[in-house]
Amino acid sequence: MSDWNRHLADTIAAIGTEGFAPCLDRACAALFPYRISMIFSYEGNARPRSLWHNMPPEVAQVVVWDYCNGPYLLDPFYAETEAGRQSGTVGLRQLAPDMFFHSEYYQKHYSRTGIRDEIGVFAAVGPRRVAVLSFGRPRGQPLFSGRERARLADAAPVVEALMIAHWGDRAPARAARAEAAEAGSSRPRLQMLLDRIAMGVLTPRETEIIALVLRGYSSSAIAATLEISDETVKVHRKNAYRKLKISSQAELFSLFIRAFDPA
Amino acid sequence: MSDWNRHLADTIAAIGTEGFAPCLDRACAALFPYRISMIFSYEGNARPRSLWHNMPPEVAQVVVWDYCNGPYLLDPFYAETEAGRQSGTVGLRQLAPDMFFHSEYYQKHYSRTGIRDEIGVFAAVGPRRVAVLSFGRPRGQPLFSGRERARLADAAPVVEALMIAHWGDRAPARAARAEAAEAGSSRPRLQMLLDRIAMGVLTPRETEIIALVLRGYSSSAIAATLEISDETVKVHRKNAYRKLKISSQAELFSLFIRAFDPA
DNA sequence: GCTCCAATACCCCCGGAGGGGTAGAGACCG
DNA sequence: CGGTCTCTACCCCTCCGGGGGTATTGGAGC
Repeated sequence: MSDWNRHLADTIAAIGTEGFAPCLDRACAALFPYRISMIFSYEGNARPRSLWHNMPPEVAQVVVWDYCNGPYLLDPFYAETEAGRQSGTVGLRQLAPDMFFHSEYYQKHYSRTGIRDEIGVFAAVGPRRVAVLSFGRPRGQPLFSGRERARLADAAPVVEALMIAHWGDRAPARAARAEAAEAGSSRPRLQMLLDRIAMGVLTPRETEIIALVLRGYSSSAIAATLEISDETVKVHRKNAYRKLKISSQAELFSLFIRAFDPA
Repeated sequence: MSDWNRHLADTIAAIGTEGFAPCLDRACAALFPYRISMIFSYEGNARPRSLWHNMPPEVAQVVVWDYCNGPYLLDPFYAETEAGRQSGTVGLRQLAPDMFFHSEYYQKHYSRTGIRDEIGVFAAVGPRRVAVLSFGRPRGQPLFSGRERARLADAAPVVEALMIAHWGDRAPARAARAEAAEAGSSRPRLQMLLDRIAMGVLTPRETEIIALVLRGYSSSAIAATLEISDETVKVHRKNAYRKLKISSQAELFSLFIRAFDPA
């Protein structure tokens, strides 16, 4: 664990400097192995902002750009921030609905990174801003074990404090300056996007069900969530597909992304 | 049809100039409605080169860049050039295997463009170079009808001649100059990529089947293609998945893309 | 020779998606 | 009041993917 402490010291020293994120990354690498790490900041309806990541530029250009332009709305981690989480740590496997790993979102967003499991640390870097540092482990490597999740949970308070110190609204002036640029203009979120797709076509219930389909819920999981019958879900789904002139989840996802783009 | 002829005249006048492609686009627009048009040039193992497209830059950055970086290997139009086609016109619906529209490739590459049907014109712009001009029609609009395909087939010889005149190896010097830049270094193609994935793990037959799975063939379509039993295909598929430590087509596609990237 | 493996083919199971019906209860509106 | 719409729930069906077996053939190599 001396690695952890040594890198921690470096990281603290780097607060407010450009070297902060890499230092934090090195420190966390001492906790458990991972391939990908990234930090996004979420604030209300605004698109997420990438604060950092350890991916090569060619890959990041697509993965990060892509993610921030719509798909993030379907991200379980984003949903968790919307649900009010501001701290602590949680694993993708704990957040994701049953069919998430078969969802179009998962396939699209994760296929380039190859991430198979992910675990995130949440930090309240502002009154309405939450930053999420997440670690990804690719196919071929094991899922994050309970032990590893516990280790991260243990370290999470420190990591959170560091992130808040560096990216928090009360950050040193030198960092605050870099932040100030983009104000985060109000942007459509999931519901508004869905409304645009549904506009004048789908019933409220259908829209609700479609939203869950997009996020990787199976029909039976939706039924459990809404406390209605599996069959009813299938009916709504069927009717919605017919009204939208589509015939698969893939097309639904496509509609969703295209509804976001022209925004 | 006077529109067609008028624009044709403009296009001919624009041969060898920067205005050529837009003129050609306007001319073709007189044949039938479409939303998206693009021209790629394929040469042996090299990545395709985008000669033109009518998409807004933000979209194109992702769609075109993405396409040229691996997925093109799974494109039925690309496969058609590999199969030796150098002229004429053909529709996506005529080329695509049965489960193509459920394939990961289709979902990934087409979801951003929203293309539901596509039709292409092939032109031999060089001894080993084939350019494909294709028109895409999005969801909500009808598929290309037999009548429309016939109309394009009718116009195809003219379009081909124009493309060859402009982009052909015997093109005017001013155009040739722009071409010369990138020589098209020899690149891995589908088989080499698959070999890398399969390396020392999969049997030849398994590799063969995986290749078809990636291109959107269902198990039964593969069986029909290889003239073996459906059940045998399922066995090979099952064994290959186990060896690759994956459990779905989505993961297979992900493996494939990742195998391409580090190249 | 024998053994190992690839390729073939069949059996079983399950779950999920998608699409076809029918039907009742309640709300809302002309 | 009657009609229309929404939501609920059930029935039926097919197709497909994924995973569990077993068995036969034939060839390549020890």
